[in-house]
Amino acid sequence: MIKEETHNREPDVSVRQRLLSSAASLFNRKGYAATTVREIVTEAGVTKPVLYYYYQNKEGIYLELLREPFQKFDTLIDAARGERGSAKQRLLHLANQVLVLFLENIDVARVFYSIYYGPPQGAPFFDFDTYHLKFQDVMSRLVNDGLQSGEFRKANVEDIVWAILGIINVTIETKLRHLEIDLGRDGLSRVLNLLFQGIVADERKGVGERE
Amino acid sequence: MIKEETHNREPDVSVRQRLLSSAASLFNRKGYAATTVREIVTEAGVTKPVLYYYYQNKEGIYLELLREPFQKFDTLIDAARGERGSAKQRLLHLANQVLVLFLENIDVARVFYSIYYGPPQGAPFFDFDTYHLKFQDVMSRLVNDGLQSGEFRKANVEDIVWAILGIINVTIETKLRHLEIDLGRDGLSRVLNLLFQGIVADERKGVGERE
DNA sequence: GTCTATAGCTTGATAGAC
DNA sequence: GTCTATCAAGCTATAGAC
Repeated sequence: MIKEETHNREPDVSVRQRLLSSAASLFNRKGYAATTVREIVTEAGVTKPVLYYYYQNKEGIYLELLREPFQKFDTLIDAARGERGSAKQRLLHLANQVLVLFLENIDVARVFYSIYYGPPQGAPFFDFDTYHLKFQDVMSRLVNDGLQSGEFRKANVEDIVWAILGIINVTIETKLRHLEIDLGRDGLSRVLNLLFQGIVADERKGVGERE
Repeated sequence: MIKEETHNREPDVSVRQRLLSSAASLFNRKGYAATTVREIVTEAGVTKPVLYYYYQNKEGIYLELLREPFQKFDTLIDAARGERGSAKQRLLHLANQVLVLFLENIDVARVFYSIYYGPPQGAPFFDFDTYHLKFQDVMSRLVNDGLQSGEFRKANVEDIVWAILGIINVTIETKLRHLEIDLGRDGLSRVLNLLFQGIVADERKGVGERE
């Protein structure tokens, strides 16, 4: 073998793990359908039967890949209900945590995006909707708290949730695009504060900063 | 032939057009990589050489598919600069037009989404970024007008653009998901107005409606 | 312009040895 | 657990007839 290649061959990392991270990288770069089993095993530095030994098939490795990040997402959502502070603080904190989780798993996030908002690509079913709806539900509760306490002005709960969700999503999307421009954690907070404070100058008070 | 199939066989529509709409439908349902040339021609009710006659190959039909909607997007952006009215009105109008364009081309929109924010799927390069940046640029100008005239309170122009973009995107995303819930044109306007007015109750004025 | 037929390749998956 | 060897099925693309 002249060409040992740069591939995934550290002996201390388990073969299982190598397969998983190679698959993650390839699904992230090429998409589920366009990635072949051959590419995954070559990049992991193993042969094909090894993949079929550890995972049932390409679908199996895909599902295993999504499992952990979405488990963490679920935990994070559950934890959000127990937080203390103002509704605004709690919403900012939750949004920030979700952003961090996505950024830490940006390759899985890209695959999720392309399949959830795009065509299924022949990938097996994964119940993204349940997580998404649960996330919206928790945000609705937080928003409702803010409305009950008078912290927020009277408005449609769901509309507020959509606005926050849109801002979280656009922050993630700046990272998914292959450009240098991205908002990051600070950007997310800034834009969310913009939403909380509003954009229109209020004639009943001077133009400028409020806080 | 027992089974004539439900396929695309209206004789009055040109073969070219049939191929294009079959491809649109399949890319939309399965994604670029997972769709085969065979499926496209079968659904269009023609044979394979016909596709290679009208379009160079699968890549050619894909590029042709994107051309028209993005041409329209471009036209729409250019037109936005000439509009009259307040900055807020012009932004609402532009956002609404963009949403309508996406909804009218929802199948192309889904393919765009999955490739722009997701992995390239083996699809040929299409310069989505240029359109996206041009859209952001026009919005920045409109926001700037609002800041100059004192219509908007002092804030970062780009942040305002991101907030608006996030709300437009989330509206489109509600349509892309395979759930019944979606915001629609009215929802988009409502949520954008929320952004303009802000969410937090201002202690310096009574809680409640402003307009 | 549209067909039938097929070349030439890549795919996911496994049998069987060690 | 991991290998070599292999397979059937499916793929894009085209040649050549009409």
